[in-house]
Amino acid sequence: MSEFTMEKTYNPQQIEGTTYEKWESSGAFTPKIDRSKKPFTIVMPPPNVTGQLHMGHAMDATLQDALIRYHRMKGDPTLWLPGTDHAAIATEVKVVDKLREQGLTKEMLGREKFLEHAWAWKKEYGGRITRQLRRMGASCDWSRERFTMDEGCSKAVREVFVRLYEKGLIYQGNRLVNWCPCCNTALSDAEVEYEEKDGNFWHILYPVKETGEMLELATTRPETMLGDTAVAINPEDPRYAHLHGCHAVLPLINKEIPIVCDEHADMEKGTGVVKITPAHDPNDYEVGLRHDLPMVRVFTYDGRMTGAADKADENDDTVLDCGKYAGMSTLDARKAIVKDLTELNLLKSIEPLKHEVGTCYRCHTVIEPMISKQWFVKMEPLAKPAIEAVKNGETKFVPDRFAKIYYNWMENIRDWCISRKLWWGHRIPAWYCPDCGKTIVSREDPTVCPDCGCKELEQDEHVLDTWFSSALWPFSTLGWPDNTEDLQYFYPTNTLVTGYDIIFFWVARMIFSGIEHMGKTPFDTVVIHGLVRDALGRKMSKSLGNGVDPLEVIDQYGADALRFSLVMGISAGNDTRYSTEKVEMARNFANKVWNASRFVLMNLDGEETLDGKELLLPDRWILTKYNEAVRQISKNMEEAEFGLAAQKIYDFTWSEFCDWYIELAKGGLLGDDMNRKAAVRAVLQTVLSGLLRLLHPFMPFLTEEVYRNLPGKANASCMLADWPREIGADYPAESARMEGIMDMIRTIRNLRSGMNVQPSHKAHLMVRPADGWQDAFDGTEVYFSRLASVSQLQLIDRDADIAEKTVSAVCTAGEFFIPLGELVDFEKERARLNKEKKNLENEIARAEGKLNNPGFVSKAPANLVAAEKEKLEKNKEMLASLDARIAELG
RNA sequence: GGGAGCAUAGCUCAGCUGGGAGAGCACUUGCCUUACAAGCAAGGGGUCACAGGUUCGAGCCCUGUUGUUCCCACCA
Repeated sequence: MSEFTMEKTYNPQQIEGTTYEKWESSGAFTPKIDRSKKPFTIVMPPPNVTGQLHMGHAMDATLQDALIRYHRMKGDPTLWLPGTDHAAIATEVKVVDKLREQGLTKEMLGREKFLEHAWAWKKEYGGRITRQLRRMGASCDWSRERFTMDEGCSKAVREVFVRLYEKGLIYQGNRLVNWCPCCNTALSDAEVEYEEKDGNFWHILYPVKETGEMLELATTRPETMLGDTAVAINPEDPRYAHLHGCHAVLPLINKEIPIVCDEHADMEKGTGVVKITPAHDPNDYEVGLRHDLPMVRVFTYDGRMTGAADKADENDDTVLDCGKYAGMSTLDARKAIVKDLTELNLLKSIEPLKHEVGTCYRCHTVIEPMISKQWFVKMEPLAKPAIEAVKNGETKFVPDRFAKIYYNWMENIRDWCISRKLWWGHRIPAWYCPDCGKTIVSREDPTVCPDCGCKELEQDEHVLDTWFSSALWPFSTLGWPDNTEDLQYFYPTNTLVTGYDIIFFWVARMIFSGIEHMGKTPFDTVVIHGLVRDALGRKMSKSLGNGVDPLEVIDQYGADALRFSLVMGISAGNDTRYSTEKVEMARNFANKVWNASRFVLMNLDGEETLDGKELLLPDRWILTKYNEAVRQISKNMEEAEFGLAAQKIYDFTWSEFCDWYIELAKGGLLGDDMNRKAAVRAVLQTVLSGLLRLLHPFMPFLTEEVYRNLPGKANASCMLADWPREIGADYPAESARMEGIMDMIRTIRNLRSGMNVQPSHKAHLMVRPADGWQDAFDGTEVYFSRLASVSQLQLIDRDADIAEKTVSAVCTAGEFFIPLGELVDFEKERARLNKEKKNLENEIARAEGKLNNPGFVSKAPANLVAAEKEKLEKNKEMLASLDARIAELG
């Protein structure tokens, strides 16, 4: 017996911390670059340094770590590259909030001082995140940890910006952009979220100068009317043919604006007349371009009506002095304008409606489209090869339906607005010469204007969209633009694991960036998982207060339990719900594994292998089941079917190894036959070792702890052990035999339970084996004894008389009789047997129906037809036995 | 307006290329059986949303319907 002792209950807290430290300090997370082997690489989606990790991160990390551990065990040089993202706008908002609590504003501090605060924030939260990942058991290579604003990533950002600028793919332009008046910055299209809001159609009347008639038009944003520079009608619209070339008079400011003919005006909608505000509406902007209309801005960038002070100079006609409305918030201006229109009798009606309104993805303030000078990436040339890469399979989405979403976005993509009016981020490497107005974009900070020699160059105030740097993550983290050994060896990476919510923001942009700058798509597989929701199916969020802190769960249940609960039963791309019940299920499973291990270890006496051992039915059965588990779980891991892999290891461990094999093994372990004992020990040890390794990707801490306590493994690590392979060949015939015996055991238990026979009441078992099953019962008495409370197993002949009162049943392996004397209620027994008979008859009818169907016999696979025939014969045989038994009972 | 997902046991969800419906939790009954009560054994519980179709055979494939969630889209 081993001297090894284990607590009766698994206690994760005791081992998780030290285990992780051991792993990390051993250097095993850092791959050895071996050019003869193909590496397996994952770059971690860098969590934002805005705060701490939530359940979504926990699942993301679990899936990646499972894949990484699987590949590491397979012997691949495995790199999981961790890091964090500066999250420009999101972090800046947080820092500003924090400063506000101290009574400070950005402006009070100035750029330099503000950035010091932001870096302090990054240090605190970045550190917290990496600690959390360690608690999760994430086996990433911390020696390669990166941050999107570290020196290397910043160099990559600069290089990309300059390259794209030089290729003409980055340009600066005065264009209509999505503007968040609260964050006071431009946003990309992807950063706008549409929300349904209650609003109104205000039907307004505009007088026509030439005819004096009133044109009715509708708007959801009356405050934009001051910026109208035209009214559009459809050129084909007969109702307004007479107005071609005429003008409308803009109420309130009595400004004359042209009536233009444009397809944008839909004759079917409303009155067919549309007001055109090119500076504040995307459609109107297009109309404005087509008709060369003035673009007059009426909102300030912080969401107020413009006034004289907002003009660059007196002659600036791109900004309107809104007069009495100047300085009002847009909302106040709306009220005032509606009121004024009403008084002028120019407001015909108000029609309530619900409509989708664009809001900022960070602060959910309503977006105002604004004309603004910003930097853009020209997308079409970049999108084309990125679409191609997915179409031709260089990068594959799992599940593949997400490829469709990707195409849809990429094929309709518009230029990407990359400048943000923020301080926290990569400052745009563009300088302006105040003297000659030249724009200089360069890899090195310029000091002199190359055109005029001016030395007072001013750098662009904007920073880049945070996704600009994350787009480069798969290669910037490996050393690009330098041609490092890492870059050569690990790029392109293999699998990207992320949620479907950032396919546009991130995945798509990494793909086109990788192709553009590295010439190769950054990963071969994109595994998309769903979101973790709360127990009621709601998104976890701060405002709902329904978020669950992964660390608290780990403290209470252990990291393995949390990990397993997030993986078991999930399916690719679908959302999952977090619930305490699931964590408890996983915790219970961990405890089960712990105790099974405890049992095995208590019964081992040194290392024992299968070599030369005589294997009996249960041994051959469990080894066959084990092989099946190895095959299936390996396949599931290859195909990123983590939910199925977890389910299989759970079922194999619990229902097959614990519930059956360990129980079957006890007889041998406690018996006197030393050979048998050695064989059982060998099987127990072999299978336990294998299942620990199969489970390791999901429950790394527990498996590591148990594994190193296996005989001969004192200095071994489960994390570095070989991924299991099948052991020898399967034993299908012996497995079928074993399952016949198991079926009989179950049937006996069932009978006893139905009659409320106490387990302590041992009973005599008489078995009349079915044809060909005589040998199957050799040496099985101990199993019946332990698992079915049988005192003695007696094989009887077909014609033997059963004198006593017995209960009986017919199984595949044969018919059995248990004398239970006065415990037997013959009425009940007869009823039960008749019910059995009915079932068998139904079975027979079903099989006959199938076999009498010529279509089935001729078209179904031969093995299925044969199996069906065999079942039919077996059932007929069993029915005959049953009939005889019923006749005996009279 | 376009697209996608989901609809299976009381609840939460699995179900691989179509070949007799599964798990966890909950429920009922009996067990401290020398690994585990975070456990063991037994049990009840499903017209696989609905209607058609393909097929020898459909939870699975096709068409449509309903409900639900999500994504995309410039509806004034």
